[in-house]
Amino acid sequence: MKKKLSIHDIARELKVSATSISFVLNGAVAGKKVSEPVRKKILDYVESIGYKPNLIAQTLRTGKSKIIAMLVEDISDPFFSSIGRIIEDNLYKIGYKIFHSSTNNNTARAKDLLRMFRDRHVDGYIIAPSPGIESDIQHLMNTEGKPVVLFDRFFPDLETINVVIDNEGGAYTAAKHLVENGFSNVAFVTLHSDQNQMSGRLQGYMKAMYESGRRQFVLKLPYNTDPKELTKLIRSFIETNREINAVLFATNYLTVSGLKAISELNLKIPADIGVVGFDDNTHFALFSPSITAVAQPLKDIAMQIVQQLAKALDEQERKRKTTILPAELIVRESSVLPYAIDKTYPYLLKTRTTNQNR
Amino acid sequence: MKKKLSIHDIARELKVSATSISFVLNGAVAGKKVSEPVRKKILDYVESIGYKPNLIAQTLRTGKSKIIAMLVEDISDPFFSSIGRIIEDNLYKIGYKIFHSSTNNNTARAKDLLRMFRDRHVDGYIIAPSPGIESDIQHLMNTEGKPVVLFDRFFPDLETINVVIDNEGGAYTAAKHLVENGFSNVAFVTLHSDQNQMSGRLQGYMKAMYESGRRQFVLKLPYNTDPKELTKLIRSFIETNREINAVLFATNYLTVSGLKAISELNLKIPADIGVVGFDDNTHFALFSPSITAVAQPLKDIAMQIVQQLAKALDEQERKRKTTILPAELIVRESSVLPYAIDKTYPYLLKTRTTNQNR
DNA sequence: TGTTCACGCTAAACCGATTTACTAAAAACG
DNA sequence: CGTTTTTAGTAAATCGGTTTAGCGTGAACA
Repeated sequence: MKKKLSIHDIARELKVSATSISFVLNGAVAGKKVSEPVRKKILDYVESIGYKPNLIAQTLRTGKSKIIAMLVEDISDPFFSSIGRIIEDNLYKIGYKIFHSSTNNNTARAKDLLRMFRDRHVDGYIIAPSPGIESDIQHLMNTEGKPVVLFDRFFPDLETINVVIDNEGGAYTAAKHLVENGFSNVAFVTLHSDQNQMSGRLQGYMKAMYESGRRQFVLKLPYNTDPKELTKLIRSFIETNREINAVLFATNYLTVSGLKAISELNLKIPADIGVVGFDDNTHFALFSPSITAVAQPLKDIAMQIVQQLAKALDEQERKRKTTILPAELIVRESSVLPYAIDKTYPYLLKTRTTNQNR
Repeated sequence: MKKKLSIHDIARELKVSATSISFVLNGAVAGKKVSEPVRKKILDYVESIGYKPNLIAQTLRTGKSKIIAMLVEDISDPFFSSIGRIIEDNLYKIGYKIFHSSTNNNTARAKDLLRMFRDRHVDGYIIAPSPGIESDIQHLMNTEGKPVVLFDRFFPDLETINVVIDNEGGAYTAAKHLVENGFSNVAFVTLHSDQNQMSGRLQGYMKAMYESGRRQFVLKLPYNTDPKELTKLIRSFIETNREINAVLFATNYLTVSGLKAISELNLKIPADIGVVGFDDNTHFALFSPSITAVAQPLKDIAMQIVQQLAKALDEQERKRKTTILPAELIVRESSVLPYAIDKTYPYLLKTRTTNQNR
């Protein structure tokens, strides 16, 4: 367990000062030059023993860590982990490492992690903020002056850089699509949440229903509920409201729980009930029937985050900026009635109550 | 952007020495006591201004960071991210933060990350090692003396703590199950890899085939191949070997690509072809038909990792130890022929070549 | 009463880099 | 040739903690 050598060890060995070594390694500060022979001697030696400066000491002195913190709700959610991976790859290319952690929707934990990140002197933050940490983020920016990029949702009152998708438009298109494909009573299953991505999706749904003159069926489920419970709640919602013949789910995992509920009810998709999910999933295409979804442009989101952050790290002053990316509806089998394809026979369309057998 | 205050600022303010503060905050070192009044004064003040020591300085001086590094292939793989999350939750409880990153099967990147972790003075490592980093891990232990827990796979030559599942047993059970359910020609689709979890699975399959006196069909796919390409390769493998009437996939994502291939070939599961996946997936139960899988006990794996690591962090000397957890076969529709349930009519079983229409 | 010891506390060294401030020597200038 | 400027290099301060070594003072002991 031999000890790593420090810049001073090298200085002693080479009979030069630590200062010179530091200058050489950091590409000589303007005006402070090192002669070519000394420079070469140092470089060669450093190379030969594979010396790398101690990052902790470097961070302590400079206050910069070349680390970006990423904070999401749940790293095992494919939406977050996919974006996380793309971001990681790209920040890596410009010399930043990324440090990610998940809050599990626990405000205390989020605060704690944020504090830890700050203590570790991370250079910037990428956050899908959970409710309740608005003030911490505010504090982060004021006290530390570090750039913060929020994604998936944001706090309108904060001067952060935000990257989100057009939630309202996405939900609107999806709901409209269901109506146009002959589903007369489209329900919206969402979370009881006032985060703005959720309210946007709800808005989109309501707008579509309003424009089409259809009744609204909205189920708001509690946060932090386990999948089994969600399935039960969705199931009883569908049972209670027999008129419903299509459902738009507001998130990834609601769709999954919803599909389970539908399968328990022995309803056939799309014949008995149409389905569209918000957030696509690698597996939706493989389900039978395949599931129509509002796909978020993961790659674009990630790239925007990286780009905006990189820019903010360079510039001194940060200005608020919100980038809204389009969502895309990927139509698959679950939202298209086979006999509805011929739009000339709309009278063939029926509500589930009339044709299901249960 | 007011500056955070340091221990020296407090010392000046309170007219005590920084040493005393440090002693109080770190629970007075044996013999070096601080009188009760002073102690209280310090504690009260620290509390009132919410002072927290600078972790960077602390790490620089002590060499301990209270951070555990976690390195996996791909953080967006549900297997890794689920385990990661459980580990994160539990290490958090005992005062450690976790810092995870993915290697993307890139050896150079793995080495780089390992070096960065070391430079950041992490206290321990949790690694699903990719091939080629054996020497780096070796070096890590020798030079740093930090505890290392490998999981999912390990290097038999290294003195690490290992947590793995019974890959051979899992694959054996799965293959046997297919044979017993009337699938006469079971293929094994795996990766061209000599990592030991993979060779274990292959062993299990071969053993089952050997014991049942069946022919072996093995497809070894290259590493780091994109899903579309994988689908193509699996498809042509199934097309070429028409006798195959069941497939055991060696990993999560191979199963997904395989299902796509099977769907493209218009083969019905399980009538034309039986399917079992290694690694379960939240969505497999929702596919239609639902997919039989060898489930790894995610929670147990994570808990074992946490426990063993916690123990190693306490003790000074680490001893090698390999924990093998059982895998469980979760039988669903994809591996059970409807008409094969009545085992008394085994002659009804047929190979795909005789009944498919393509 | 003089010596020892324990207690309570602190000055200073240290971790390993960066950066400021300064010096000696060489070069440029008048 | 004397003075100023530039150049090459280094000593020392700094970041913010922890830890070692040591210093008075009062209590215990002989």
